[in-house]
Amino acid sequence: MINALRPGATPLDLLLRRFCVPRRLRPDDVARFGEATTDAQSHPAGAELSSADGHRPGLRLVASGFIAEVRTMSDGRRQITALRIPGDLLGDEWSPQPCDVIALTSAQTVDASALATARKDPSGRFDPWRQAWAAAQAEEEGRMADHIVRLGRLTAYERMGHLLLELHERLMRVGLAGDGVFHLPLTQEALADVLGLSIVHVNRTLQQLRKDGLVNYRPGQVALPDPQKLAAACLYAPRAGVRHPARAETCGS
Amino acid sequence: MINALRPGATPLDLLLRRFCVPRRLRPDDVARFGEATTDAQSHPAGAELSSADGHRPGLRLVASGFIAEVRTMSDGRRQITALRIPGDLLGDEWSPQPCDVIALTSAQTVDASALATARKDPSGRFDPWRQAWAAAQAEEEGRMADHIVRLGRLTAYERMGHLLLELHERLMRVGLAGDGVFHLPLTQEALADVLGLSIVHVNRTLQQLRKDGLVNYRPGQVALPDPQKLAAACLYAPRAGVRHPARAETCGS
DNA sequence: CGTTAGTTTGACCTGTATCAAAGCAGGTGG
DNA sequence: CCACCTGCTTTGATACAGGTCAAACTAACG
Repeated sequence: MINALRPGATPLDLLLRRFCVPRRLRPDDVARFGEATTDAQSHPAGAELSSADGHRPGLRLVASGFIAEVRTMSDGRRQITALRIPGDLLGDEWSPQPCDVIALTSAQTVDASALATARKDPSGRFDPWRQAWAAAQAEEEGRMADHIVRLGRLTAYERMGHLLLELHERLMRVGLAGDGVFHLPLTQEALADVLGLSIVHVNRTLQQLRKDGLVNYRPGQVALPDPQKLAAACLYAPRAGVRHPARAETCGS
Repeated sequence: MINALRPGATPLDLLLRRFCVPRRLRPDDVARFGEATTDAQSHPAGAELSSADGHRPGLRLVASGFIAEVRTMSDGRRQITALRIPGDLLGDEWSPQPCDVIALTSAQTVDASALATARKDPSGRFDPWRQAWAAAQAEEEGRMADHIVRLGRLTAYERMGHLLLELHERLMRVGLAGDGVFHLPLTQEALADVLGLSIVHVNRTLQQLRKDGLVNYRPGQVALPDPQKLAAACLYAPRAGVRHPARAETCGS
């Protein structure tokens, strides 16, 4: 079970891995974050963490699970505008656009308001963190642009490969993916809502990718036998500035 | 000529209108911006202001014309990820994702690095401006999410109406649109690259909208006879926090 | 076991792309 | 002043990617 959060992977671990740019953060740089961990919360799959014009919790860190920022329209069409994975931040300070936030799988979050405070600290003590935040925001905006390109100009086939490569890259960084393999506990409906496709077509696209030997998908688990080749086929450009941890630990059951 | 920049509309005017949230800025709030206007630059239509991995100028303010942030892929497909209109900012500090920036029409920009500096000023003297910047960033992110929804879940017909409504709203704010009428000097190819459609289909979509009495398009000029009805047809939600100037001055030829 | 949520398959339809060519300016040079 | 570009828009004919509908299959779960 590659993707299960190892017992040892504390929120602080996640944070340091996730925000390792521009240079490695040290624990001190993140505002005695450990203490806030008391406010951990669990969310069952499907739970709404906050809604566009209702409840708006402060800054939180995803500790486990997949979470989506989603826009739903009057006639039921839905579009997921962003996927949040462990190590990502959630809340108005991080992504201020109006949308619903829902857990796609059962998930856990912990309070991270200390990080928002630290960022505003005038003393310069948290400059490394401020820098890391800014770099992460820049990356975020780049990923949104990627998403726009995906939806606007890529075929279904390319979109799917492109998304899987992005997720692999991001999961890799926080130690939740092995070499070309990762746990993807999303329904095909969720994938459809990310990619702007119908469920049926998502299914067929995955089969096509498998036939071409580029993606080995089965519900819950993805393998990318040849990421290079897939990237070429999907016009995927890995994001500069994303450094993978020296070694993604293998994980005990 | 509704959209021509009136002689009286200085960059400072634009700026105050554009960043009027959360409350009206006063000229002092924007860092003696007027002085920087010496570094005005003109860009012919089609000019590249900066490229993804090459030349990266500092923060600049669009004084006139339409400018696009665009991603081009190896096989020639292009996607415009953002449109910049007068009053908008340009450059790494504002939108840090890697992309080319090109002028869609002849355009003018002026240096605005003073604004980036002011934002970082620790003295609290520029807090109103800092606030305005943050609000504008939030709006920007919301617009990107809108764009994602447009491309992912709206039909060509809806996309077009949605985009025109957004542009109307934004142009209105900086005094470049009258009641439902504005100058739109974009080729249908540019529209196609924004909306993720083919040129031909853009053309047909515009005709359909005209037949339905929702949009009156002719090259260079757009009229929206019934914005309410159009918004309903395209699932457009006007953005909260965008206040139009008390009165968009009529403009002497 | 039956129920339920998710995946898979098949048949068919439609929105949008593609290709090709014809209008329609506005600008240049003879 | 006309003839000719050249860039943009418009139209028609045709092809295909992806959507929709409906039903069968699978597996987890009480």
